[in-house]
Amino acid sequence: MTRRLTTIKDIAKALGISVATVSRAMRDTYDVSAETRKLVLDTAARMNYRPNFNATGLVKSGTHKIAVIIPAITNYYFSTVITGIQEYALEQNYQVMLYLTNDSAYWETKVVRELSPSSVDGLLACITSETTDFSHFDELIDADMPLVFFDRVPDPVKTSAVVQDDYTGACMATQHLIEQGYSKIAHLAGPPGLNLTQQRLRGYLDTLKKHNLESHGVIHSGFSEENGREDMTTLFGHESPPDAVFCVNDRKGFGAILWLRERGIRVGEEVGVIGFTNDPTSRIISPSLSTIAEPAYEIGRKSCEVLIRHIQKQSYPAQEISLPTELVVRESTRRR
Amino acid sequence: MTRRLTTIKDIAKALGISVATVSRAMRDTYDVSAETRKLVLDTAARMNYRPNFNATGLVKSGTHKIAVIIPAITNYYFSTVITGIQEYALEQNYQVMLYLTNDSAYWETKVVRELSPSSVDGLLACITSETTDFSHFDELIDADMPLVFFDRVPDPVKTSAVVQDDYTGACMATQHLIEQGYSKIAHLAGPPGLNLTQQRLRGYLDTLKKHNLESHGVIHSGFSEENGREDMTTLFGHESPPDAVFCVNDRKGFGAILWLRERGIRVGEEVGVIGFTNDPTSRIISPSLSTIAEPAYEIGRKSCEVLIRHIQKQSYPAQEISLPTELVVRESTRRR
DNA sequence: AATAGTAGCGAGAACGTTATCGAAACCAGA
DNA sequence: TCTGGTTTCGATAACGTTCTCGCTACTATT
Repeated sequence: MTRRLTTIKDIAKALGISVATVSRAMRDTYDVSAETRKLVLDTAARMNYRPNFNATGLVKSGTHKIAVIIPAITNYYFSTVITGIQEYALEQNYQVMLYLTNDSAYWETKVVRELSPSSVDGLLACITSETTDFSHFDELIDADMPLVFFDRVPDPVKTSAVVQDDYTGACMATQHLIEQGYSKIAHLAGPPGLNLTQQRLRGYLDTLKKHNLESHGVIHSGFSEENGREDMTTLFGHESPPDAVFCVNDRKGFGAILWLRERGIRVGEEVGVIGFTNDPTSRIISPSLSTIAEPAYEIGRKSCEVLIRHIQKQSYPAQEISLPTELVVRESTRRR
Repeated sequence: MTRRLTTIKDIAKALGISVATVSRAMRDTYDVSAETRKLVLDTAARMNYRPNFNATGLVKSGTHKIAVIIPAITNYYFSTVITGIQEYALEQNYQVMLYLTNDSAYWETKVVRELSPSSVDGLLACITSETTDFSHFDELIDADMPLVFFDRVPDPVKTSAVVQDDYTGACMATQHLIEQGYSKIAHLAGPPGLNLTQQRLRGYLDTLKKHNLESHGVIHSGFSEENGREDMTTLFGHESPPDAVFCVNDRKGFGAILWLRERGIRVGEEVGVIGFTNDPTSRIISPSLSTIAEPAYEIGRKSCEVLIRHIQKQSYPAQEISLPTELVVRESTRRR
């Protein structure tokens, strides 16, 4: 069974030269004549040679691998980020290892702790909504492992981070609702611990204050459609229900729209709804969902770019990058 | 900069014992006393030791890595399959490397050809809709690389494969349309080269024949919502338009529903639409989309299970596994 | 008391590659 | 002919781990 692969030795033996020469011929041309180089490359191709990355990784410290740690991939935002990461990594000849934490702090620490620094050159991470203790990441940072956070970042971030401009996005969303004539605005917020939850909440509150409006309720919960529905029931259980809701993401927005529709409340005309993400489903749902578009793909590419720069330059200063968002107006905030 | 990691040697030196003993203590308990074993494990933890997988992979042929090659992940089905793969792999202590082909045959061959057999133990692949030449996979099979296909499989499949029961699913969908009273049924099919396209087409045609009905049109195109819309325009351009469409997947079904809605044609009552996948959006769109639910998560888990079995048992017979689908009735096929 | 058996450990090779050092071969200039 | 400088290549030691063999010391058996 033991599939024997052709090694550099086999090529050397076949050509009657030393392994050192073969090794040199395989990469740079210096210190090796053009003809032997060509000879080596030809026979390597003929013998179907593939480099053994375990061996190269052993001698030169540096596998061309990066790890991506992410809560899930079964939603538009995360899967698009991964696509961006993957494409940039492949362009730069890096390979990506995928780790899903299932949004569980337990799994996250387990995965990060078991991650062998010898098997990856760097790490791209998006923390869970439960994570409050960052010691498992700190250990890696202390060991000089290049690490870049994206989307969900620890609050005092010790390394580079790439995020969308959550604050301004929230401002735009709230501003839009106000301009459409809504005045009793509530916010379906995300898990309280997350930085992006705080930023979007702050943008919402600041914009309200700017217009001398009061918040009509803020509810923290998860990111799912079901969470959106639940939040709506509690929100509309009060004496003075809102006339618009700004949702921390589109999935909660879907829940809000469906909840309203099921109760015969006209979305847009009676109650406005705006989300955050620009999930493709926001065009499909009816009424279609206004939202703040996030540059998910670019966030993936950019964070990967920053990570690779960290890996290649030994002391590249940590930076926080914030990518702009965009308001997308659809039916769910149209008044009449 | 060079982050020095603690090795097995450091532990040996610290304890005044040989590296061999440390190595043994680290994994099996045989041939090493309980006390030295405990001593080694403790100091290993204290010195923050992480195994170097390059070294282990070099000596024992076998990295604990599997590669997953997939056209994309930005849709429900694929991202869910990956989740299943990932979870099973992690349970079995395997790590997954992700490669996206962007549904391009060029990238697929490039990725597969550059895949070093020494860096992965096995391969999980879902071919692109363009792939007609399988020589790059054959090379791996010839080199005894464990390989399992899922969802989209080559037609004469030379290794194991895990798919949903496309044929029976298509039969169920068509049968359901007929039972609902539709008789002029068309099929928005997938790319012609794909096995699953053929299976679903065959299930559709066989069921029609069983009921002595004629096909009201079959159009092959891609999997996108936009493809669905395009197919509808050509289909409804003919003199005798269908009164129901069976779509090869949900995304095309969304396109069909939206296309009909925009033209004021009542979905369900006038024209029935059924999809395939059970994408979460099929519940959200209105009218909601009837569909054939695919066991995406289970397909991921199962294919990973089969692959790991291939890796571990040297000669595990290749097998084709077909997982059952399920009819989900919603509004788009309700005749009032 | 002699022998056999076993538990526990160490020395050294091996895995495939790269890096370092030096040696041979060749050439130019004196 | 000798010296010095290239160019091209080979031997060999690493990298961190596992594996094979063998050795010691202790226990059990007779």
